[in-house]
Amino acid sequence: MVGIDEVARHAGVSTATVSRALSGNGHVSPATRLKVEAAADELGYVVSSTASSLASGRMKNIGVVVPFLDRWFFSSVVEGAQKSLLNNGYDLTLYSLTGGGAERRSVFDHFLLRQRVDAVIAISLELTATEVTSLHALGKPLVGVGGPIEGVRTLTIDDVAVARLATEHLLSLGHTRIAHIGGNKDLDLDFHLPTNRRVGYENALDAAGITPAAELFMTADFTMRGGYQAAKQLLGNPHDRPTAIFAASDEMAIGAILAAKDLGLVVPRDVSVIGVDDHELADFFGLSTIAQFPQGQGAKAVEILLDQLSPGKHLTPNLNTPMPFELIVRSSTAQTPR
Amino acid sequence: MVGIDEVARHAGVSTATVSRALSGNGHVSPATRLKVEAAADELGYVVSSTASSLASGRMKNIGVVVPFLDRWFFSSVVEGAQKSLLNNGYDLTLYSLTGGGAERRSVFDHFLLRQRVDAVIAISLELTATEVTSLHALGKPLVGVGGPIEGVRTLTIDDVAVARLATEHLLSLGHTRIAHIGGNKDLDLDFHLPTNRRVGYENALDAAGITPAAELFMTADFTMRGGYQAAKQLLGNPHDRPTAIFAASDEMAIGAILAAKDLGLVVPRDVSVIGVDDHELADFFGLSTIAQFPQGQGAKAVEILLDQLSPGKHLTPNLNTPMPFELIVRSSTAQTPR
DNA sequence: ATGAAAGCGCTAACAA
DNA sequence: TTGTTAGCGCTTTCAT
Repeated sequence: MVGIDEVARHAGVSTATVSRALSGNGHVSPATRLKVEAAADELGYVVSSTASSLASGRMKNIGVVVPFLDRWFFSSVVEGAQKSLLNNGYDLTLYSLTGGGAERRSVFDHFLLRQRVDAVIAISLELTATEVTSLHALGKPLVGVGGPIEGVRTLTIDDVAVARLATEHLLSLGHTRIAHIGGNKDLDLDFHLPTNRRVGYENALDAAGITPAAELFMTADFTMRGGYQAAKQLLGNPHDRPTAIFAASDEMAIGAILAAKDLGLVVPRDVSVIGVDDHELADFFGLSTIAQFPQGQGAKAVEILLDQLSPGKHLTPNLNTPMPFELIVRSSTAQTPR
Repeated sequence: MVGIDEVARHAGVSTATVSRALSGNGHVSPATRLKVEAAADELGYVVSSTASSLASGRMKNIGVVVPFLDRWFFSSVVEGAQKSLLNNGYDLTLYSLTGGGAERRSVFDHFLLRQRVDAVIAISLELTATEVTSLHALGKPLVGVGGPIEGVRTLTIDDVAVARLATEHLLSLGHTRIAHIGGNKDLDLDFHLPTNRRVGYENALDAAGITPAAELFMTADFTMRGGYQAAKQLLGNPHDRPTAIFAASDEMAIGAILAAKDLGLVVPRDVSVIGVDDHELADFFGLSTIAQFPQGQGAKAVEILLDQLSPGKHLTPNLNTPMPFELIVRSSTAQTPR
């Protein structure tokens, strides 16, 4: 392993100059900078991140905590964050909490505290006050993605507005019997997302002078199977079945499309379906949806954090940053049959 | 941040003893170990990983490189590795190469070399000789998952055997016109997987005295849409259409099931379908498949690496470790109609 | 079994 | 603009 002093000797300067030239901190004349870079290149020198971190207190590494990794939303956010970090010379250390309680405690009590990360991104995780406090005590910036955390800067789409938009799209097509497949409330990783989306749905109906019917609301677990079962229930009713379904996630919406097919109904002729996410499968199924952009959310989280880490810059600490969303109309929604 | 000397003072011992007691290296009397642990607990002491790494040369961190993250196989392997690492006190630093060439170079030339990881796991990545060499030059153990890499320890299922098993399952049900949807060869991240699976398919047919028909072989891109299109082509043929399809991945197999439905065919009455993976959606679609266990592959990769890192133990360097697979029969395969 | 002390390889005052 | 040098917080010989 070639070290900094070897580069210094090679370039005929001091180690301090090498450090300055390569890191960009401090002033170095263009001429010497070139000399140093050449020497470093030639020797294949790469700074030892441990030594650099120990001396400077900066890790150039940020921790990302997710409840699971094998879900489209989470892995997409992580991917967005990763890309952005790479461009900034940062590493991403991943903590996936699949194991449950014990693992979670070990991550928060131990892993995140050992001076290995400069900041942390928590994805769709409802952090306890203790967890937030211990992170803040270390002076580690923290941002949440996908749900508001008490006293923490977070990025999330406006779930109420998203649901309202989806419902309004259906209303504008003439639908009046619009069902909603929401999430069960005990999905603790999803905050009040299920509730908020239901509220948006009801708001839109109210505004159109329609009273939300209890029998048109079903809950499921955000999976395709859950959506399928709920939709079968909804559409199997021989009388007064809904002409449109708004599902709180694309996976559930796809399940609903499949359920409709199995019941001999044609989408969108007999029933319109809209979801939320713009999941990777949405296009294949022709699903209309409200797109959110998880990769962009990951990238934005990184941007905020790096900004917070750069000295001097102290952003307005507005606690919730709304993220963009967008209606995408495909072939699963159409005018109501007259 | 409370440091090691504070703990030492608190416990009435030297910093060296604290280090030994907490790390498990070197001999410490049970009594003092207890004292030290108590003091550390009380003060909420956590070793500074940077200082520890700098002094010891061990990072307790391993790098995982993936081509993408938002695919079931990759995220599952990562999740398996993560879990296993956490239990061993290791961190996982993730590099996702989505960006292409530039990103890839930056990861291999820079990120992986800065003494931050003890070893690396490459998932479904065909590493160049240069990449392998530079990693080996640093003495960093390397294991590949999901495809053989020249001169590198790898974990993979026996693709030929997997394909043979899937095909034999269909043969045993009486099918003789069995189609295969394979991968296009230019998916460079997939090694010879497409070819190997095709070979296994043909082997099985040959053994049954059936000549593989060229018109029963289609390629696709491992996605649901690709499988759908290929299957429409295969099943749309009014004469002599296949009675069974073996797809090289579950996503393609699910696409095939949907295509069959759209053509008015009933699975498995009119056509049987089998895939490979045991994807999270396989169960919902009732898909028979050859399961591979990506989480287990991730865990196994970690096990090998940690073993390699522990002093003394030098495993047999058998270059390819075959991973388990298993036929799972659901409702998409049945006896051929007589 | 424990302690003293010399680094690990770099960064950041401080000086020049 | 550049060099000198004192740490960063731990681990690990080498003594004892």
